[in-house]
Amino acid sequence: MPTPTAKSEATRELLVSTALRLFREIGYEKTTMRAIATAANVSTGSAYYYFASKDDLVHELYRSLQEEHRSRALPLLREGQNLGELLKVVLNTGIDVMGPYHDFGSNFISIAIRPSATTSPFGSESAVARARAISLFRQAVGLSRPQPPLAIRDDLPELLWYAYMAVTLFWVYDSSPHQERTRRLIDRAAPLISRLVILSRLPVVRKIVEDIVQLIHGTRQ
Amino acid sequence: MPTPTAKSEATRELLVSTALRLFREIGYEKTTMRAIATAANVSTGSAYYYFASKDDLVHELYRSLQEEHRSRALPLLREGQNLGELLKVVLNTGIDVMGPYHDFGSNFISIAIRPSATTSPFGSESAVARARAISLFRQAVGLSRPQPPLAIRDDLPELLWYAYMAVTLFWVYDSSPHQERTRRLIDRAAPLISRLVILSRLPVVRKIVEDIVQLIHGTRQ
DNA sequence: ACCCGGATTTGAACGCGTTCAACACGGTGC
DNA sequence: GCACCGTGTTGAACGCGTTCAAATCCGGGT
Repeated sequence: MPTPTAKSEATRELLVSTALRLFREIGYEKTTMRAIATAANVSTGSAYYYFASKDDLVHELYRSLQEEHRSRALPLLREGQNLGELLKVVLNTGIDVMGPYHDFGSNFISIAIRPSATTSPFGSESAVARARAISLFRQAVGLSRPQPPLAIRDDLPELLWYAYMAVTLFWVYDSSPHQERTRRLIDRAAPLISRLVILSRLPVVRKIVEDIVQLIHGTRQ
Repeated sequence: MPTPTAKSEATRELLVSTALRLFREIGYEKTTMRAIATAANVSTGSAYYYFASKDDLVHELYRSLQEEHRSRALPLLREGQNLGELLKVVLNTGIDVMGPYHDFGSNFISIAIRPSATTSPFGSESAVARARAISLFRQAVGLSRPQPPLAIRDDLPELLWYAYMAVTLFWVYDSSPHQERTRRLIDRAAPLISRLVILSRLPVVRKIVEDIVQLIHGTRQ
C-alpha cells in the first residue's frame, strides 16, 4: 500500500508528465500553470507546492530530454569510429530529441540560462545535470579511434559540450524547414572539430592548446 | 517652436532616459513599466505607445551601452599594438560599461537572446546593432601589428565578437567581487587568441582555418 | 475513539506586463 | 468658427506567474 510519501510522489510525477505533455502539445506560452494544474486535477496552489516556479517544470523537461538524448545516442556509438563520426551521432540525436520543442524558440535557452531560484545552467544546482551531459561526450571521446592526445583528453568532453551548446543556440534560431541548416552545420563542423583535435598533436599547436587547457583550469575556480 | 513630431520625440527620449536611470538605480525587476511611466509623468498606456514591450526598453539600454563602449574603447586603441593588447582594451572597456548592470544577472542575456517582436539578438532587426559592435573589433584588427593573415582578416572581427559574447556570458555568472575573475579571464585569454591568430599562418593550420571560415560562410545563409 | 501536528490542498488575492476602447489635442480645409 | 482626422493619451481590464492564510487530510500517540 502506498505510504504518504508515495502518494505525494505520485502527484508530483503526475504534474511533471502533464506539464511535459502540454509543453509538447500546445507550446510554452499556452501551457499556463493553471492549465497544468487543471489538467492534473489539482489546484494551482498545489502545483506550486511541488514546484517553485514554471521554470522549474521546464527544467524537468530538460532533464527528461537529456535522458532521452543519452538513451538514443549511446546505442549508436561504436568503438573505433573516429571522433567526427561519433560527434555527428551525439549532436544529431540531441537535435532529434529537441525537435518537438523547436517552437519554444528563445525560451528554450532563456530559461536554461536563468539561475532562477534553485536550478541554473552553469550554477552548482545543475552541476549534476551538466556533468551527466558531459559524460555522454566523455563516452564518445573514450570510444574514438585514434584516441585524442593526452594533453586534452580529459578536458575535451567539456569543450565538446560547449560546442553542443553553441549548436543548440544555432538550432534555436534556425528557421529553415526541419532545421536542416543545423543538420548541415553539424555534418560539416563535426569532422572539422575532429581534425582540430588531431592537429593538437603538432608541437607548436600543442603548446598553445596546453595553455588553453590551463586557462580553463585556472578559471574554473 | 517644437513640431508635433518633435514633442513626440521628446516624450520618447524622456521615457528612454527615465527607464535607463531606473534600470541603473533600482535594477531590472523593480523597474516596472508603471514605475517608468509614473517617473516620466505619463500613463502606462503612453509608454506602450512608444515601446512595444519592456524588453524593447532594455534593448534601448543595450544600444546605449554599446555606444558608450565604443566611445570609451576607440580612443584607447593605438596602431601598432599587437592584437592581444587591443583585445584586452576592447573586452575590458566592455565589462567596464556593463558593470553597473551586473545585478541584472541572467536577464542581461535572457533578454538579449529573445527575438521578442521586433528586436532580436541574431535576427535581422538587430543586425544593424550587431554590425556596429563587430565594427569595433574590426577597428582593433585593423590597427593591430602584425596584421593577421589574409585568410581570416575579414572574418576575424566577427569571431572576436562571438568571443566577446562568451566573455559576457562568463561575466554574468561571475560572482567574484567586482567580477575580477572575468578580468583575469580577459587578461589571459586575449594573448592566447592573439597567438592562435598568428598560428594560423602555419600551412597545416591554415588549411583547417580556411575550412572553418568556409563553413562559417556556407552557414551564414 | 480522540486529538495532535505535520503534510498537503485550496482558491482568493497581488503585482506585473500588456491590451484596448475611449477620449483629448491640434493642425487643416472650408 | 467649425468639422474633421491623424497623432497622442488615458486608465480600466485581462491573463499570467506567484504568494499565502486558511482549510483539510491522515498517521500515530494516548
